[in-house]
Amino acid sequence: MTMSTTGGRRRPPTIHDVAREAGVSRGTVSRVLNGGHYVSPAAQEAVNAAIRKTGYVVNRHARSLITGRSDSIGFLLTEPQERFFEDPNFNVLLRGCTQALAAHDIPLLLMLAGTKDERRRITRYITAGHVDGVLLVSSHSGDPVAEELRAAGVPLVACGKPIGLGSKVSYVAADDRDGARDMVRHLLSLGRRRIGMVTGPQDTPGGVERLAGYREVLGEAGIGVDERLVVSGDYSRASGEAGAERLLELAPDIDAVFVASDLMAQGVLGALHRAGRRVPDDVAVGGFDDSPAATSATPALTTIRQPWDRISNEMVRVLLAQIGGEDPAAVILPTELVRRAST
Amino acid sequence: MTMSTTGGRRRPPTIHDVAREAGVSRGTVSRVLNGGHYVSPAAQEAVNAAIRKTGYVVNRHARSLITGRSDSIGFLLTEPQERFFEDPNFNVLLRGCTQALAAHDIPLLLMLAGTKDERRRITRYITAGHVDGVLLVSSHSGDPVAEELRAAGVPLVACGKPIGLGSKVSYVAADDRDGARDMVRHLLSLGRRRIGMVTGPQDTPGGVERLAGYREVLGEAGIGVDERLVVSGDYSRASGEAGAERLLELAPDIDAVFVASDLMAQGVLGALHRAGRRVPDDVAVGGFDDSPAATSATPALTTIRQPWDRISNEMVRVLLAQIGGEDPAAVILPTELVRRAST
DNA sequence: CCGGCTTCTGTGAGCGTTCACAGTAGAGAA
DNA sequence: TTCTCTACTGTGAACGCTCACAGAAGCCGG
Repeated sequence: MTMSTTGGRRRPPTIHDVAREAGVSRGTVSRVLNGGHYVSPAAQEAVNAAIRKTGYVVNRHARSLITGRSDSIGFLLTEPQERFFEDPNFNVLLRGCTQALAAHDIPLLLMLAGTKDERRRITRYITAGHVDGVLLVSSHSGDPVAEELRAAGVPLVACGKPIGLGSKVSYVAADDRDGARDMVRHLLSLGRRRIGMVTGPQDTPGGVERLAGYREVLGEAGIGVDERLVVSGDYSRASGEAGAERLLELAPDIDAVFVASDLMAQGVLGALHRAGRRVPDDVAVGGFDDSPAATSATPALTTIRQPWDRISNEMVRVLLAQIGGEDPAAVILPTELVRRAST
Repeated sequence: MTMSTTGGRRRPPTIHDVAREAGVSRGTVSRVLNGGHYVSPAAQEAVNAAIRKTGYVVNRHARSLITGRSDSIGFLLTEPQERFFEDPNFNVLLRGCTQALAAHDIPLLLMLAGTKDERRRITRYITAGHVDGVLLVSSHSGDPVAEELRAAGVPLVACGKPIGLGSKVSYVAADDRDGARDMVRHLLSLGRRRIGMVTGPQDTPGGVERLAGYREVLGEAGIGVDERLVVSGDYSRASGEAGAERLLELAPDIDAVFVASDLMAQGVLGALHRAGRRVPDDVAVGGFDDSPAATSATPALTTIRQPWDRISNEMVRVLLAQIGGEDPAAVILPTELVRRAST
């Protein structure tokens, strides 16, 4: 099997070729390429025809060299990669960002900062100006990479409210607190009064906010929070199982559980089932995320849907605006209660 | 909140600054940067010190402009994105490729060719030389994007044997056929003789190979294939459920089912449960993929594990070799039987 | 002492683009 | 007419790097 791998590749046409073909100068072609201001319709047309004929595609390296922009952006995931890569919502986010950027003809560079080495390399890469901005997924508090990027003045948009970064960094987040409030109100409206909670990790904004919403609503309802009804989890299925077991032990009279993630809620359902509690008759269960786990659970989970498609679109919009010189912005998007069989 | 977003960004040092700092010429710095041949130890040391001192990072755009290489590679997903993004193995693959490339200091560009527009744009982008090579995930047969890239001479490595692309494209795949053979042999060794199969889609290499392995082993064992025992699925949970129902209808006496994916196997387990068949006592069930679904199923699934981490590493290795001028290569990696409670 | 080899170094050119500037033509105002 | 303004176009310079080449220095064999 002898096949030259570089065989088919010719040197692509340059702006010069297009200019010659169209009978104009490089400058005019460049102007057509970048918005077409101050170009006569005739020249415009000739250039476009020449571009089509030659199959010209702009050389982004040459452009970047002079403009200083790279016209590409980084999608940066720091810290616990496993948690995210297993999270279906992360996939929706990654996909949404890629497509939103593609609409602007901007490529997305995937950057995973797992090891220390990777973190250093990626920080260098970004601060050297090889991307124009960064979409950041880092639920963790006090992320050193993020802090360094912020200090270097790199346009940055986080997914979820960053805990450690001061207020000067843009972020887009679902309204976790309000979603939690909706769910707890829903459980109250069903007549439940002994509502337990399995929380998410308290070093993540989502974990904090969901718990806060739970507390708020119970406070407002005049019921108050029984601290024995609050057990902590880490978003994993196993921690949901353990949480439910503790809950049943500490407070056997619970009639509802608000679980901070669907995956944990699956574990809760399992534990309740083994304990002989019927869902939702004895205990109603509410999740969070509307992940595939929610529909495949038995019974199907009532949950809170986060608008991940909108989140990714907003992240890209805010980042591009910021690269364009606008101020950092915070965007909070509403969630939606999805009622299924578990409540 | 008035904060200049570009405030902190200074013009980064150039090769010229490093040269001046080190008291040598640009050429010498460049030589140090690219392997350091024909450079005196003294100069070598002076340049490295200057690089550290100035914090110099090479400008990849300027380099690419002259070398013609982009030093970046594309990770291209064509066709049905939903199927893949929900597939945990896809995530492992994406992550593995990103990290393997990072070790070579090569960024990965994520490219999703969903719509016709995206396909055209991406094809242009790639053939214009903006990436040096492409890691391709496209189980579909006769992929037009892949065909175009191949024709344009773009270095290409597919994940899984591409069906429509002739033999001249590199690929890395798990040994689907051998994995299927292992599973069926395992079921035979348990004394099962009426072994049904729920296949994967027959326009994907995996689907074809797994069915072939099933047929081979039953043939070799002198049992032969009862065509009523073979029903087709599309890797979805629902199709597994439907497949099991048909199987029970056509051949109530089955004592085992080989299911071409874990997700489908979950559906099969559900259907068997509803039909009152005990697993594995009445019917043994074998899956494929070793996805999270396998462990969370009840009973936990015996399945075939594909070496996704090795696959991603090999894809990158083969692609870089091909970019370096080597011939296309095919790599087949062994699978592993993971025995759990369902057999 | 010369010529040739090896090892090392500096220099100019050029990659393909954008940008600033100079310049042209035509229209309208004085 | 002449001057100014607008709309448009072409030209060199620059972006930061690599590459080819020329040349210097040291060493060896003749």
